[in-house]
Amino acid sequence: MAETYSADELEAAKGEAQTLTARILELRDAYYERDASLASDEKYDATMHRLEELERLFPELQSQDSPTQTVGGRVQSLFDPVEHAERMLSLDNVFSLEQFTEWATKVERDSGRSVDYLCELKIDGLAINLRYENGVLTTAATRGDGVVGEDVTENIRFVKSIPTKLAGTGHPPLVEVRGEVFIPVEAFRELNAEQTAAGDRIFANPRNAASGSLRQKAEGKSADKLAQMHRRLAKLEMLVHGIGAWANPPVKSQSETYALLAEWGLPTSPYFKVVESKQEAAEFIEYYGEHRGSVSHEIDGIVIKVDELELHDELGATNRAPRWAIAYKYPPEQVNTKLLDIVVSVGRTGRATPFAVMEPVRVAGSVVRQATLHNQDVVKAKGVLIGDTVVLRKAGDVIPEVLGPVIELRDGTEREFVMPTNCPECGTELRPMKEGDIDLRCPNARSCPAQVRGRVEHVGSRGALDIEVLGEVTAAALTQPVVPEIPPLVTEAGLFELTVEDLFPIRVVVRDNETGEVKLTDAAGDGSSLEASVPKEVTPFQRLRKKTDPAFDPEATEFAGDETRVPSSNATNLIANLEKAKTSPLWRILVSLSIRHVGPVAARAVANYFGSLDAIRAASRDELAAVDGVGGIIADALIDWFAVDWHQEIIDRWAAAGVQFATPGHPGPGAAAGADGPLVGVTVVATGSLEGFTREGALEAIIAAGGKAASSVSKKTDFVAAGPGAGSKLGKAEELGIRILDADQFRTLLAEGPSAFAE
DNA sequence: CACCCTCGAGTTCA
DNA sequence: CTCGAGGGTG
Repeated sequence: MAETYSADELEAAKGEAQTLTARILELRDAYYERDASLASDEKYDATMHRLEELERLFPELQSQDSPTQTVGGRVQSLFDPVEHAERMLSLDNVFSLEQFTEWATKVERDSGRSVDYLCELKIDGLAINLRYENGVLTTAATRGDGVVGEDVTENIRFVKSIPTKLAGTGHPPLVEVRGEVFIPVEAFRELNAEQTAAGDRIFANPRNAASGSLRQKAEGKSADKLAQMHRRLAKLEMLVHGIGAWANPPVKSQSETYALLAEWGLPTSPYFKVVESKQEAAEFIEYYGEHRGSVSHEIDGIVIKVDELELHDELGATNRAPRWAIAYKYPPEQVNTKLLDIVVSVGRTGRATPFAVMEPVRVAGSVVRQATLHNQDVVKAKGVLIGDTVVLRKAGDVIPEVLGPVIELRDGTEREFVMPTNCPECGTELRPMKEGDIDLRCPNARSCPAQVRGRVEHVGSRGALDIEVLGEVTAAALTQPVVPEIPPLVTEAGLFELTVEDLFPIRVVVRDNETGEVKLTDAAGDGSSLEASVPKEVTPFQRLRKKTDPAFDPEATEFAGDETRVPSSNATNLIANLEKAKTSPLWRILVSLSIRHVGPVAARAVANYFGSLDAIRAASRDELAAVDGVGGIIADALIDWFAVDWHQEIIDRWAAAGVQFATPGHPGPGAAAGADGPLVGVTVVATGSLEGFTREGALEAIIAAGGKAASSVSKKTDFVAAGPGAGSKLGKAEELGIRILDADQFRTLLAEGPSAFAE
């Protein structure tokens, strides 16, 4: 997939987006303000859709004043209009250091001398204009369209950092101070917690929260609601970054302006820096690109201004933005996209999980089309409707997460998600496992295709028997009838009875990339329709071979000219790997049985203690619960599992096929001989890629040395072995002051024990 | 009753 | 890798 794009493509897209934006605004203006239609509705819609598409492909191009983010003509408002004394311009954007350098080079050429730049953080908030007359705050207004904004004076008085009277003396009769109102990240979290508690909708991001809070109306509110509104306003903060409407200010540079604003008691940002070259400005941009998280408010970029005010006049402005300043925008961590549908999938445990299907969109470096919504309560809590424009981000830069809807962009066609009452795959009525459970499950564990498929896939997974070839697609292929004469596996019971001949009729496995749905097709059937729907051919169990080749059975195959089909390496490998898996350690066999609550850790404990499946089955609840790491619940889960007849069938058929259900040489039930080795009593967490170890290998090595291999870092962790690519666990370890080892030190630890690192 | 841990699921990348 | 849910332990 060509998911990356060059600076040139971005540049071209930016140009097109600007043209489209101008056109849309022109059409809107004509339509809403002058009651004249310059183009058909279809033309307008097409223009709009093209812009939306561009913004999806190039999230960098999105901005809050894009026509895709506003409705109708002027922003509809409950607030009185206020005309700014001096027009509030917006800033032009650049999206790469290259573009920034280009801009700076031009500025320096036009200035004809060296230029100092003032660099500051671009706050993701709401632009506000404060008008002070003789030092007294008279109005506060949003930017609006730059000429006329909304009067939010009453609400702004609750923002503590904004003085109603300027400090000092000698204030001009009229001055406008420009700045950004925002909500700090921490306060944003609190606010959303309160909104949830009060049953109100949560805000998708800090900017929406700031905007929403500032635009509340006091009228008609109960005392309770009024107090809540004031609390919300009190969370807002403001930082000022400029002056408008002041004929002859007594300062010569932007940085001196900031000093003056600070003297007047106005809040200025602590983060700005004056630099002497565009190279240093670029360094500032790079620095905060990496340290975005360390700032108390959200930043979506950097603003670079020419420091000297005289140059501002010389350089002037276009009709929408000054030439002496530019905004460098970081690639967004959040983007908007359309929620096309909410679909429910059923996992191997029968749990029904709704997930969002979205218009594919690029976010934090990859294209996302799906994101889990966990369960129906989460769907409700997020307040998303099918058809909504939603805010999407990557949690921890990896996992796609839907934050919430952009309510302003609703057009009334959205519909609520209704959790299905029946399993989407087998139709059985869904129900909670026990009273009070939020999760709904499909009770048809035995024959629900989704669950059978999931369990078969699980058998092959790394944590279980680690069978190569047996992945998601193969599991689907094996559990669905492709050719009517050959029944599918039905359950995992028949897995180890498979032969190459059984696999053979399964010709092609395709996955529909649009829906993610796995479909199976007989290649000899209708190959053309496959190509038409652009499916991907994966895991074919056969390949073409010349008729002259001795390695085929003419009875079992079909001919196509002088070629015939023979089993592929996938087919033979799968059978060979299944064969190998039959002698896996007992704990892996246990994991592969999909017993509730029995994962690798619990399985190891039980397998070590009892040594055979027979011994486990014969054990009483108390005996099971006596095993370290096993309690009543897991003991019950084991006993319940053995009591099901078709589970018994799995064991019988696997055993008949040669699966080993006992650890050779195990003395029988009893506390395992106290583990031996240099790491007894030591807990180690391995993270990142440790040279010379696989992920599994590192865990095995820890256990083999008698240590405990934990999966997350906590106070109890003694060592963290971290290689390149270690993520949050490394940070956690540093925070807790836990000794961190590299691959070589890890080897030493395994060989010599913790004393090698005694402090 | 905290707190820590494991389980299970979804997701995307090379 | 991360989250929520829920089990186990001190």
